[in-house]
Amino acid sequence: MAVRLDDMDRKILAELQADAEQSLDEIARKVGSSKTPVWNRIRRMKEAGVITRQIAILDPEALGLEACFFVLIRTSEHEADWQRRFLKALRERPEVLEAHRLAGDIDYILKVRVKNARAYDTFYQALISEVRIYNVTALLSMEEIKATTMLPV
Amino acid sequence: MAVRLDDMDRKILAELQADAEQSLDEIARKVGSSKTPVWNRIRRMKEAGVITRQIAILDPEALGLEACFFVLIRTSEHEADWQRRFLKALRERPEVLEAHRLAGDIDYILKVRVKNARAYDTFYQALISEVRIYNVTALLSMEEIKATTMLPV
DNA sequence: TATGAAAGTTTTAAATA
DNA sequence: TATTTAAAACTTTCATA
Repeated sequence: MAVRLDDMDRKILAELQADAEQSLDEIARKVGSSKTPVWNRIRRMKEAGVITRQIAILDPEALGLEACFFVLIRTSEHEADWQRRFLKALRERPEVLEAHRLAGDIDYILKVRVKNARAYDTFYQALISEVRIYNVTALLSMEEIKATTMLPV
Repeated sequence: MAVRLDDMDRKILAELQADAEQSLDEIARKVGSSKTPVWNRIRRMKEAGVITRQIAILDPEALGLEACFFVLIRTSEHEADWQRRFLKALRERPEVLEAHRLAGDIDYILKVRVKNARAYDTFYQALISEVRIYNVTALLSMEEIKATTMLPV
C-alpha cells in the first residue's frame, strides 16, 4: 500500500481535502499545472486507493446532534464470539462514529454522537444489554476545539 | 441553528454523506424525485449550514500514517492565557485531527495521526515544550473497527 | 504536457400543474 | 407553491498531437 507521491500530488491532495467541489481548472491553476495532468494524477491516486471517496460533511449541531461522548471500555471477555458480537453491534449503530481497539489497559474507545445525554443513556443501555462489558467511562465533550478530516500530506 | 428537514431532505443528505460524486440525476432517481427539486433542496441546506462542505477522504495507511493515538490530558493550569496558547498549538498542528475540551476529571482528549510511535513522541515532546501539562495518557489504536463521517439523519 | 472536441452535468429560466 | 421542461454555461473525460 506504499504509494509514491511527489510534490504536485501532495498539493492536489491538499486541495481536494479542503474542498472537492473545485473544478479541475481551478485546482490546476492553484497547484501550478493544467487540467489534463491534474486529472491523470487524481485518477491514478483514486486507483491506488489514496483517495477513497468524496463526501458531504454535515454540521451535527444543525441536525440537533448536540452531544458528543468519548467512551472508554474495559472488558473481561476476550472470547472470539464475544468480540464478533461486540464489533457487529458497534458497526450497526449509526451513533457510533468511531471505534478503535486499543493496546493496554483500556480495551476500546468509541466516539458517539447523539442528541443529548438522555439519548446517550439509551445507547449505553442498549449496548450493555447486547454484550457483557466490565467497565465503561463516558467522557462528555464540552467544546469541539478542532475536528478535521484533513490528513497531513 | 434548528433547521426543519423533511423525509426527502434526509434521504438526500444520506446520499450525499455516502457519496458526493453522484450526479443530481442519480440522486434524484434514488430518492424518488427529479433534478431541479433536489438541486433546490441541496442549495437550501447549504445556505442553512446543514451541508458545510464537500471533501475528499484519503486513506491514512496509503499515505504512510500508520499510527493513531487518543491522548487524554489533565492540566493544573486553567488561566485564560495558558488555554489560549494550548488551543492555538492544537489548531496549528496538522497531526491533531480532533481536540475536545471535556467535562470532568480529564480536561482534554485529542486524536492524533502520525507515521509511527517515534513520530508521536516527537509530537508529544513539542507539545509539552510549548505548554505546561500536568498529566498525559496516550492510548494507541491497534485496530480501527469503525470510522465514519456519516451522521445519522 | 497541451489542445480541443464529445459527452455529461449543473445551473438558471420559463412554462405548467 | 412546487415540479417539469428546456436550454445555456460549464466540467469532465478522453483521443490525438
